[in-house]
Amino acid sequence: MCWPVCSASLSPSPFPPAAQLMTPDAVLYPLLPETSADALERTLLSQWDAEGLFEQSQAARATATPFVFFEGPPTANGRPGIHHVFARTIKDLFCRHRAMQGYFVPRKAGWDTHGLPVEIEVEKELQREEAARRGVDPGEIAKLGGKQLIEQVGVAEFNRRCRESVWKYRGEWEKLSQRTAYWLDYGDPYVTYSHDFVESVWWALRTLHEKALLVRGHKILPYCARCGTALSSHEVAQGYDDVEDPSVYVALDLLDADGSAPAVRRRIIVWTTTPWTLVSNTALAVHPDLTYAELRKKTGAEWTIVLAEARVAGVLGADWADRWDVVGTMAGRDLVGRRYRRPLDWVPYPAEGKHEIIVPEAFVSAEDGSGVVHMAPAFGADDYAAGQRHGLAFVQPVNARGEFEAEVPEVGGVFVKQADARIIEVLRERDVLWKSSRFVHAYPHCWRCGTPLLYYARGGWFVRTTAVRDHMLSRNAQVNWNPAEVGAGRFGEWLSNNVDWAISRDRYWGTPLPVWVNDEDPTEIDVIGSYAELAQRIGRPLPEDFDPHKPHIDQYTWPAPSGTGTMRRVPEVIDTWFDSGSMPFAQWHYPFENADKVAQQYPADFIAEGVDQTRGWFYSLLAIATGLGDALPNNGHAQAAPYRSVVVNDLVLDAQGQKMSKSKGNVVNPWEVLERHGADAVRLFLVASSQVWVPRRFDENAIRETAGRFLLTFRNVYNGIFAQYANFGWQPSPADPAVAERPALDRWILSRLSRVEQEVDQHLTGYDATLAARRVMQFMDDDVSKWYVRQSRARFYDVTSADNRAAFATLHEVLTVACRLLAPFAPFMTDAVHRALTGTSVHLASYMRKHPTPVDEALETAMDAIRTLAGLAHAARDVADVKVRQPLPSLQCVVPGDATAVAALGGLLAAELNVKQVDFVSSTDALVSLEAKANFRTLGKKFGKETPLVADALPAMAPQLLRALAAGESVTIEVAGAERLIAPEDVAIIRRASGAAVVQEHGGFGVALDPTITPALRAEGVAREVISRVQRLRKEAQLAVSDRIVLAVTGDDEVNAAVAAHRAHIADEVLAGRLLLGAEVGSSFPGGGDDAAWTATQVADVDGRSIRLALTKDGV
RNA sequence: GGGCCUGUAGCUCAGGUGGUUAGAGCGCACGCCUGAUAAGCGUGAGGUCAGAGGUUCAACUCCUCUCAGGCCCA
Repeated sequence: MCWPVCSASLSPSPFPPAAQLMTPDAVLYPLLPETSADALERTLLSQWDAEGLFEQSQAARATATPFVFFEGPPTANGRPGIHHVFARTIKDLFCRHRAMQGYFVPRKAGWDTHGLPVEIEVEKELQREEAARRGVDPGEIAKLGGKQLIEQVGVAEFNRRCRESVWKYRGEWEKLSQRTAYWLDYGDPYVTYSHDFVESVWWALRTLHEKALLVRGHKILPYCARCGTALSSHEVAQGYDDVEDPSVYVALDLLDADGSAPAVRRRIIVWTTTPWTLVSNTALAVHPDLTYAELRKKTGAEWTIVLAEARVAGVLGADWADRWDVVGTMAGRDLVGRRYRRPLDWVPYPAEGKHEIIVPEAFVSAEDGSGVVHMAPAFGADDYAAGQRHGLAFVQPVNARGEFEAEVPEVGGVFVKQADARIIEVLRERDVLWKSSRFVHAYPHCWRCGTPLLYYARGGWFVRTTAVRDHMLSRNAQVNWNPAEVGAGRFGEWLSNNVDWAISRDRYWGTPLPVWVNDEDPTEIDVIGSYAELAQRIGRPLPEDFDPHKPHIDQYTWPAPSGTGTMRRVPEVIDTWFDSGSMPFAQWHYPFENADKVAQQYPADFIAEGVDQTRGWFYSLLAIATGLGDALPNNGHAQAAPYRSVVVNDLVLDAQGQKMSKSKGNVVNPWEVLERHGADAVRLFLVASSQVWVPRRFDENAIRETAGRFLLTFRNVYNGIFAQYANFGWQPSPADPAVAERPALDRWILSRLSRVEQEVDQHLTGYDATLAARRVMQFMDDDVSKWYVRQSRARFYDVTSADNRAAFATLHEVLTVACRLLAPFAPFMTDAVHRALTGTSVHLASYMRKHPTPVDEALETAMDAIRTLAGLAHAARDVADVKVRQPLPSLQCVVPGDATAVAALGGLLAAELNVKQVDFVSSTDALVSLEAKANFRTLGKKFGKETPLVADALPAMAPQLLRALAAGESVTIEVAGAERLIAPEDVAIIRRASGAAVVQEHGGFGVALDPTITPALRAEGVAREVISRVQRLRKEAQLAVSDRIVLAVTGDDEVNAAVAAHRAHIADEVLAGRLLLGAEVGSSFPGGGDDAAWTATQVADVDGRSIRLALTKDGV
């Protein structure tokens, strides 16, 4: 045995350059530095940066088939959080995998730069400044409402600040992306406010207009009074929040046809959750087919009440019959046309339109309320539609800030939602209130500022998505959604209930709506689709400093072609979702440039975002692409959506399963987490802990215990096993035996490797990152670390052993391929190890080998059996209470079925269990007894109801019948007085080991361990014990593994005899050039007088006997 | 109020088409190993598969209802 001196030398960066080819002289397997994951990753990052590794990886595949990825643009004026790390890990890992498969994966970055979030940020800034100027609290200023302040500083200045504000956190986004190895080309991002991007969006809007899909409309829209703008349905969808609202029943007097009060008072019960809209009440609606009941109080009251029969118990209480008599019933249609007196008369009715009348409406239900619905056509989609149908009056006493007009009594100037309390009071004073309570329900709020939304009738511009709904549905049906239910269920349902997309916004910082309207004839409309067209309209070139944003754009006007009036741009900007949904073409300034690029990179093969984007980006992409149709390449209506596959991730919750929010203070700072665990562990944890579309708890302890532990093992296999020993002289060479010539253990792990390689690739191709990650992790942990390395240790240690080359070549292959398989998940550790192994970056490697070792099914099955037997045998040793270091004579094994292939691997068992002999015994053997177990699958088919009877009879079968079944013959047994034919496939034959030995069994496998310890075996056990103690001592003395020693051993006679018998072996194992035993030690032995002569000494206790050991480094 | 998802060991999760004793990792307990060592490995305890009905020879699995949690929509 020899221990060549390790010649490894470390370069300043411990990792070889990405593309360096290994030369024979430079053979070295550098140990990974003993630093934190964070430090290791940062070292790699600067190396990647210096090498331009991302650029290299892109360039290497530039001409390959593209795999198109679209980056959903984040808004850069908020800090990135841990959920962004999650979403970006998913994007990155699939992109990396496809790149390693050989595709060219474009990774153009993008920024969403328009819209309310930006405006609000700047608004707050203005508020602070104004408050400072006036010396008041910023809250005071905020009450003014946003728009006044903006108009005060001027739109030009406001937009200038918005443009600046967008980039506030850009640096942090880029740094976090870089730190987590989310590879994105930030050198040439698309920016939604850029002139080019805006021009492409204009083109899209003009194209939609040409297709009659961009229209002016008037509708009830959700409106944020604070932001002063309407919201689209998908914005509303983001802002539902549970709130407590009033639940108010009023009792309104029914009148006679002439409008006078009837002789006997009759009151109709009406329910509302928005008392403030009662001010604008113009009608009541009933369902014509519903039955309504009229009741009188038993106490002899004069008056009666009317409400839906089905709601009587709900409104009056379950015991209503104790207090009320039903005096009559009527159909809803009988009430239609009746007059009533409205609850509040603060606002006079306009001259036009009917009021205080009962109308029939199909949407009225008896599910809740009273079956009578209060109608305020100015506030509510159903009300508005009913108002149109029945010619109802329109009462709108609320201004754009959501406050009642000043002249309204009692509540003038009050925000409507805040007026509820006062209104309820007045209702009570006027004896109109029937009952009032509060209830919690989900109500939409502005997704940015949190103000409750109001439903207002407003004018605006719409994309008529309802006209292309069917096309959206058929395109969506072709998308590969992960998980499928988001696409088919949630998104599909949303699409089928699609309403027109309200895209205009009464705001400032956004893509201006390129619609010019004649100020004297609103029907004369010109939608501009390019800057050239605008120049042509105004009859001169656009200036150098042209800016398509407000307010500059609004100066461009021209005489109306019709002869009278001037064409002026409408004041609105557009929904910023329209920007992001336009990115497939606008990022390339299509159709003004890059037609070839869009033809090549549209649609996307893959996108990934959070589930909150279902109504956001996923929708805007699809709606715009469907509307544009053939105007985009590869986008006829037979085509798919703008994305072929989507991976949807769910929320990241805190460790307790709570949603992270600033108010709860449980928001995780990604930087701190990355510093503690490293990006590899965080990425791996996020992906592997559960399917990405299930909400996951973010628990730092879990990161350490799962991903962290795994990465440590992975690193140990390389650092602790491979590098440590391969550095003593192994390098890949033709001298390595061919795979077929290697030991079964090597062939087995290579077979496993091929199988895992195939499966992981399939999982990733099918967008199942979780299964893929778990597969490789389990392989590395279970197969490589727990079994292959464990069984091969001696082969690595002993560099002169016969199959040492095979072991190194095999582990080298296993580690190299494992690095590649893991690279998409843990891009740092795998690159460090891959470089160390091969001298090249894993990120330039191919995911799959061209010529993998074929999978050897039989060998894998046999090895499984061996591992099961090893487990049982360890259990047997445990029972026999004999430690593994003590050799034992024999182990007998039983396996189900044919043992030949398993027996061929028996040597592994002998070594693992430290037994001299391993035998496989079969059913013919006296040591084995047989037992039959029912196979219910076949028995059930044959015997139906009698199955349990037959199954119960099987264990009692005669031994000769069992032998016959084992031999493959059918037999007949008698059960419940009838003969039953049992075929071999109806039973599983269990072979049980029997005899004096210690027996362990499980699932048809069994072992019998002979626990006899002969004197020779005991001596050998002692020798092994001595070796173990000496090794430990060497280590404690901090000797290098290759240091030679002088060793002294002494114990009682038996110990001395045992050491003498195994003297050469011991000396060889512990690298003792000289071994002094017993009396040979002389006076220099510890306790003998001269301890200083020895480097290390120890009195070891072995099974109650003391052994004295001393060693010193030789040749010093 | 409607739709969808989830509910399996203390925790995190697996459990084709119904089929023998429901699995794994972590944690815990006990032990092994000691040339991967602030590492490596084994064994064990721990579950009325949310609950109740139903279909079936047989239900974690299929059906119905209930409960709890989450998401989405109104």
